[in-house]
Amino acid sequence: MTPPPTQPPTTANSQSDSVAIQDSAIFGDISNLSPVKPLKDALVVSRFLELRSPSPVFTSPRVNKLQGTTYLKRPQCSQLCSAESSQQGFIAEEIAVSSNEFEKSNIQGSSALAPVNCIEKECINNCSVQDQTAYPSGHTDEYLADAVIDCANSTHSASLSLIQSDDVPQSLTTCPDSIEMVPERDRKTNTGQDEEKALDAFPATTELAGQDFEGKSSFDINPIETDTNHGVSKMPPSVGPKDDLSLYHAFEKQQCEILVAQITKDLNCAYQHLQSNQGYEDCTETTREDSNKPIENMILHCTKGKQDRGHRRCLQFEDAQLHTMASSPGSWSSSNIVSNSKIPTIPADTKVSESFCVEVREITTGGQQINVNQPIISTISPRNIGNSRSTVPKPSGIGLHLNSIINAMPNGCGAIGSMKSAEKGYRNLEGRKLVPIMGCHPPENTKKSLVLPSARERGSASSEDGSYETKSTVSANSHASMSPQIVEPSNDPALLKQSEYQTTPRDKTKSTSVRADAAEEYNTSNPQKIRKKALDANDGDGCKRCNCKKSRCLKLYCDCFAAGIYCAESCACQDCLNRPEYEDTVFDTRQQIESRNPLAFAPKIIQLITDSPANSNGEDGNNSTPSSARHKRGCNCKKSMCLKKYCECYQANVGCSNGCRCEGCKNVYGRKEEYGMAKDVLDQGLESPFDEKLETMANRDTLLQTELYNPHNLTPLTPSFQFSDHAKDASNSWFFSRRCLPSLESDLTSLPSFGESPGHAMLIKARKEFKDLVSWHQGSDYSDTEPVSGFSTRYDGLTSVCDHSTLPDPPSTDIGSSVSFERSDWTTSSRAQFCRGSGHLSSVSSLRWHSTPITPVAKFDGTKILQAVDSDEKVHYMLEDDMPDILKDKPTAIDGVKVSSPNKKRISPPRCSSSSTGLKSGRKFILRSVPSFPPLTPCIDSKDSSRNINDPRDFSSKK
DNA sequence: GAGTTTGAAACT
DNA sequence: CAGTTTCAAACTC
Repeated sequence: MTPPPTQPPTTANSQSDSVAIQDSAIFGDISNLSPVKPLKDALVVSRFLELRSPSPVFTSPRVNKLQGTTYLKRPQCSQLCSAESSQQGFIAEEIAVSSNEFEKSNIQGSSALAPVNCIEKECINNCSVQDQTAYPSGHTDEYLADAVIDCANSTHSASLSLIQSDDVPQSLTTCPDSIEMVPERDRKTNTGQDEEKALDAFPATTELAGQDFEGKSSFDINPIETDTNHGVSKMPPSVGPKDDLSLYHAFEKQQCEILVAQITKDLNCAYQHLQSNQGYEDCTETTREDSNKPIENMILHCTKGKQDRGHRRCLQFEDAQLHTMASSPGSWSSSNIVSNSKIPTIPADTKVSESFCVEVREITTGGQQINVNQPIISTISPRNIGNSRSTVPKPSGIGLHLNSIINAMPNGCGAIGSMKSAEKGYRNLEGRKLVPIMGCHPPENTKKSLVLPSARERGSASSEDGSYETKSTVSANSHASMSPQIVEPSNDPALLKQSEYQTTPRDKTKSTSVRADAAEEYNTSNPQKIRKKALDANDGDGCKRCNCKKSRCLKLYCDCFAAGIYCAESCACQDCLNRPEYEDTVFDTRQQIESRNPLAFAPKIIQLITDSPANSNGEDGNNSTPSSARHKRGCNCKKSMCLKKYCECYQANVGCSNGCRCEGCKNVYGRKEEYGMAKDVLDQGLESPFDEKLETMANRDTLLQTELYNPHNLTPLTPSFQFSDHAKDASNSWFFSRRCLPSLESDLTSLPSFGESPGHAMLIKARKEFKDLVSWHQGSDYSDTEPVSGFSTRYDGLTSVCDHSTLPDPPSTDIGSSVSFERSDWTTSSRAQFCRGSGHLSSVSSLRWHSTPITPVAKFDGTKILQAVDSDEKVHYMLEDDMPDILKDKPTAIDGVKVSSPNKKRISPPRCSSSSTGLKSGRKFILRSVPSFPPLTPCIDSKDSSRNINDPRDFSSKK
């Protein structure tokens, strides 16, 4: 039970984390290789995944094993195996130790090494030999090649890999499929722990190992092996579990030394290192396992002989694939994992996929596993993605992750945000149609043009379908996890349709004519049915779908267009041009509209919240007291008395304001007159010495308005602060800022930082722009009185945000990811279309980080009203987003907040958040985020981040 | 499902 | 800016 004396300090760490150990074992080897060749990376990744999944199961045992010296185990293990393994393991250890530095030099270095070390410690068993055999370590090239080949057989290899993996036992437990793949013999060995069997197998393995070395490695390993074999043969009897440890140890040492000497001579350091690592890995695994399991592993290798190698390689490869997925730009792996865990259905035909999924689930479940991911991610290079379709399929591709994330992001909307592909544009990510809590048309929109950026990147068409579904499911799952509210209509035929539709249209490469036809078909086919469907959907989901007949969905009449999103399949519109295929048209039209009215796509509702948030919310329903939320422009109702949805104020669940020109207003959420009174109250409050805060709040109103204008990412209107700070696009930042307006306190606190913030200049600029905006909106109630100073306060907050933005890794947080993700959705869709990236609040990105903490509550309901809650809770200002719910991020965290907008009608114009560029970064986010919060992770992507900034329109359109 | 009502958007 | 027309959602039957 005592830990082996030889254990290096480094190993200790790895050991602590059982998962890490496992991963490391395999991973380490691969990682080492990876630097040399890309394939390796993939391998490493995949392997890593496999290991992880099992890790949770074995955690305790492994740890024990690891900690426990080989000695302890030996007794347990079958004699032969233990003896030999111990020897080789020992040797391996030394080699590994010597090679450690060498490994460090490698890119992957530490991660790989750590595992290796751990393994070394653990490894006492002969497994090392087998491993070596399994991995013709000597020839990385071969190995890689094999791996590649195996990829073709992905399914098979995968299953095998799972089984054979070091963690095999775990994998077996987890993955039935994999178990099936395992030969009966293996099973027998597994079930039966008979020493005899083990012994029989063992010799075979040793021989095989020897052959392997001879055959594949030019190195003189033979002598060593011979020795080992010899030793092994001898050892078993001598080394029995009962043997004196000291003697045994000494014996090992001798042999080890001999072996080491020979090996060192012949082997290249790198080569040695690799072998040792693999060997260790296997050994560790076997050693960890009860004698039975190790034996199994050995048997597998032995029985299969070289073929096993292939399998193993394949296995590794698959593992690698899995890992790859994880590592893939998406790094998604993490996200995928999360999503997958919940994914109900896996498209995959292949068993492998299933098994993979299973493992993934486990992984997700395991708390530690997450941690493991991170390291992996770091080690893995994104490029892996490209690997093969085989890899892509199931788990995922980036696309999946993205989707999932995206979907997740919109919590409310579930739908997809449209994402702008990194390259061009904008594609909608498909999200699954989650039913948004609030009314979100966005979801609908999202459907339409969902294109997985990743999918493209991946380039594997085959995978698309599967990936697509997976995505959707994942996203849905993620959503579910995140917010119960979201419902996934996985069965929804519309979705299916979408998928089909999307698949084709996704590629812009397609001839436009084809797209157009498809679109037309789509549009024209059974418009009634569609319409009805849409209507139904609205009822059920609360999501809106347009039904435009004459406007071609290129006017503000169209809710989708107004929201800055593409029409979805579910829409019943006719001759719709608001589709990705007509991106240019949409964009142009949008520009025209903005040219006429820069605020056309700006959010319409702003909210000022007072102490009682409940009241303030338009949602309250009641609203005897005029809620702070108000329609930007106000309604013009004459007959409906603001008691029907004809009234935009009512629709948005906000009270009417002075800006309204309604007649006979009876708005339940607040009458026009009442609003005036309320406003007066506020003013009084301001006057009272009571607080500057109140004043600032008032000012905020102004700010809010300004923001309103900004709100859309899409719209250029909003004064964008382009914060270069972050790569993140302004939209994101904007979004955050909007949603989470910094509380007064926050603002105050932030003030100091203001000057220093990198975006300071930007802020100033922004202020200026805000001013302009305000003036622009004079009509609105808010604008009039508010002194400019308001801006300053707000900006201060922003500033602070900016400072935050500077933070090295903003997106890592779940929230952030989620937010970003939503944005991305939006972005995709809108960006191309609508989003202009405004970086409005450069701070945005930073805001998002800070904002969360700062603003306790953000309501992103469909209502479109944004609340900013001060820590004090005294006053809250909310910005309303006109942005579609989807667009609005509902950070999962926020989900708690009720989102529904009764109207379901277009709430706000989409914000452009994500930019294609963000994808990469977003992926990063995902990876990071995943570990911390699996559910949230999906969000990911910050892809949006950059796009707004670049968008010139923002400013131009404003004026 | 068809028709009406309503008010925003678009146009002049 | 005001008035008119167009449009699509909301609503009614």
